[in-house]
Amino acid sequence: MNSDLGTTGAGSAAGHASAGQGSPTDQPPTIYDVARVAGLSIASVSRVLNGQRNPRQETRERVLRAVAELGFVPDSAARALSVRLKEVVGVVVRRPRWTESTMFADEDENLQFPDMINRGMEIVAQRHGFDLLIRSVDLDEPEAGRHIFALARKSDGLILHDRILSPEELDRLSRQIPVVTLAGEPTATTANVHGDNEGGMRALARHLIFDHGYRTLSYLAGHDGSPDSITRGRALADEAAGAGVTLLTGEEWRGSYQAAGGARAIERLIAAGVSMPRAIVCANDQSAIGVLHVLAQHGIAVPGEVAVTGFDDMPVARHLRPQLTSVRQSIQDLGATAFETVYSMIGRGPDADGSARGRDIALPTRLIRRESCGCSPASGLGTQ
Amino acid sequence: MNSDLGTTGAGSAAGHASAGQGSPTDQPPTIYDVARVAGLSIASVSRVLNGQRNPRQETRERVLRAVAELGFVPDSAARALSVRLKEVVGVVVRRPRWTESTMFADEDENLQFPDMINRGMEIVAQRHGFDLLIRSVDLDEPEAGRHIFALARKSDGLILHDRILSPEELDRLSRQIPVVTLAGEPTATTANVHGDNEGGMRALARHLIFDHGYRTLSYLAGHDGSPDSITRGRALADEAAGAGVTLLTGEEWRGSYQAAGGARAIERLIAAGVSMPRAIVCANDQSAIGVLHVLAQHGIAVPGEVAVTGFDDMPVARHLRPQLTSVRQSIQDLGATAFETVYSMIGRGPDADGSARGRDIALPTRLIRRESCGCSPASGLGTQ
DNA sequence: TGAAACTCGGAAAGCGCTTACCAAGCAACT
DNA sequence: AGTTGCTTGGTAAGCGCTTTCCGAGTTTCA
Repeated sequence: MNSDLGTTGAGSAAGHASAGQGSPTDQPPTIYDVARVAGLSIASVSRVLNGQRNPRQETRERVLRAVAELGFVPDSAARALSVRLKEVVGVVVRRPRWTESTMFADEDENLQFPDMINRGMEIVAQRHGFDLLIRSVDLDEPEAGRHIFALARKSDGLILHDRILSPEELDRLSRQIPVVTLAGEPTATTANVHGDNEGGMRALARHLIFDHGYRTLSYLAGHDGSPDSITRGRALADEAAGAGVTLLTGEEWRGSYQAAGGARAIERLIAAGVSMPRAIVCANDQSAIGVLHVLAQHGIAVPGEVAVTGFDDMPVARHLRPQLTSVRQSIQDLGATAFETVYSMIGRGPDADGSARGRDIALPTRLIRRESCGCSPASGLGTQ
Repeated sequence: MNSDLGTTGAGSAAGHASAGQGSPTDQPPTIYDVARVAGLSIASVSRVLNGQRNPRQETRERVLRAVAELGFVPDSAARALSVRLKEVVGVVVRRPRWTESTMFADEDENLQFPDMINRGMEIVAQRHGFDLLIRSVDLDEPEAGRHIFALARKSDGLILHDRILSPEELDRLSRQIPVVTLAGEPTATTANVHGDNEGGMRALARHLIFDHGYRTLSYLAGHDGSPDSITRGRALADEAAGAGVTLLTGEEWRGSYQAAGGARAIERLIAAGVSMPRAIVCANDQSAIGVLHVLAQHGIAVPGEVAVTGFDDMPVARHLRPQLTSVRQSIQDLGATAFETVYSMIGRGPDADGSARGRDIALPTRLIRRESCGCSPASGLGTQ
């Protein structure tokens, strides 16, 4: 078909492309349609649209008029193929196991944190004309690696929320395409963005130990092997040791970053007759929510008998009773910075000088004192 | 360059593509690399990979071996251009105005609902090998329409969370590409997916009126012109009228679907000396959170003096004090269904018979009684 | 008035894939 | 052995863009 015209490109079958109501489905107009309407070649159209070699005024106007009339928008696949830029960044989130959420929500509440980070990315991405291609992967899934490589081929860069790939896979991936990790550690070919866990946790620990005078603490960890959780735990342990304060820790104090995980851990400890420390420091706010619940169920007063703290300062933290003391990270900034970082690595060629590869970027954190640590109820709501 | 070979396609400069550690940055291997390694033509490679015309056993093996060795994954842009399928669905979320969140979170908490819907989409999308391209748009932005059309050209279909486009734009868009709306109304060329607002609200209203015997209610609406909010309000009004119960409504009872909006509205009413109805029915859970806060601040007992209800039954609803009575929609199902719907419209050609165009799909809702309506505290936590 | 220096559109190659279409190889038939 | 019919791999066109390269037209200056 359509061998009627000798040109290379297609003749774009959408004859009636002009705005109005044609058939129930119109093909989107192509650059050929625009060229035809404007009475010019597709090269001229492209040049006007991409601001190359500034074309004559009249040419420009004819093109612009035709574009407006047809509502032409270039097809991204064709453009991507040609300029080797998709204007898309892939984002990989770790999907929690469904089995986890039994006593808490059926619909999981555990993705708030990554979602907020993504929001931060998205906003700055837009300023650069980029979009985010989001994919969640199940850790157990054997094909996880392949999925991520597939995503990589749909994107110009990748942001990984969690440690999912093996070091070898990560290495191979990151030399094909810019990769930024969140809450991991940078490698020679990747950059990493994270909140200042250490500083935040130290501030929190000192507050509990010196301002409140608590002498027994515990650390309710996040899921296994999470670098964030480890760093936080280490900082806490260090402060505790320095002050000669007892810190309970270990397998029975392991949560999952989720409310259910925190609840389960405390439930077991209580059932086992373990007496609670004066303060429970949770690896994140979600865990603290679970802890708060179980404590309330057992009639244990917070912060009267046991103080509880979170980490992240999610919006929900101030809506709890008691309001949750936490360490704030600017979650959106985390995302924004992660995006800016991949972005800077993108056109920037392979191993160009300005590259962010191998860099570890820390964002500031801040202690937010509320009621659950034993501070007096702050004035009003939402106080920081 | 590389005019050395007479073939049409490129010679793919990535000479050293083989796995190991080459330069710090390798070009991802192309199908030409695979063909070379396998000693076959790119056509054969493609056929093996796409299961066409089942090739000979030996050919298949050689290709597969080469693919594995190189870690080849086809470039999506090239593939998309060729098969006219990007395997991407665009999702448009309405970004709330920043100015809104003053007394509540700086980091907005208002996106939980759309984020959970997106999660639902994402999971089923993956089963079809699709990814979601997510973009939030600011309602005030004059260019909003253009942004959406641009997104459309990066996708095979679109899911719109909110009414953002003018009817004309929506019409033009939806005849170029499959469009599904959430919480809107279907048009001749789009499908719509929504929760059964009417049924849910009627159940809630009857519970408040007949089970609890409340005789004055109010409806704290969502943002202006939201079809969901309107439908819910109408159902409530209808039930109230039928039972001869007073329903307060109107401009001063308008919220914004956000905690801050609900709080502000109630704050103003109290300041104006308006006495509260026996029960405040909020358009969604977020609004109810704001209402709960302001009521608590003013020492008004919930549900003792005033009952409060939400809608959506977000996970956070059961973590409030008192636990929030709400109407549950399976949020993830909303997303999953929306995706399945666009998906069914995608390759399905223009106006093919099986098309979902014009259809309005309603998902069931269920009343969840907790404390805030005046029911006795349910057993334990997380009870439904 | 003729040559040199520019300006500006068009033709065409190429981005990495898929997929007709073709031709070679081979088995099986008359 | 000569043809038919099938299988299978290669050739090349084409997807919708961008961009290099050319050549025709216009200006500038001797």
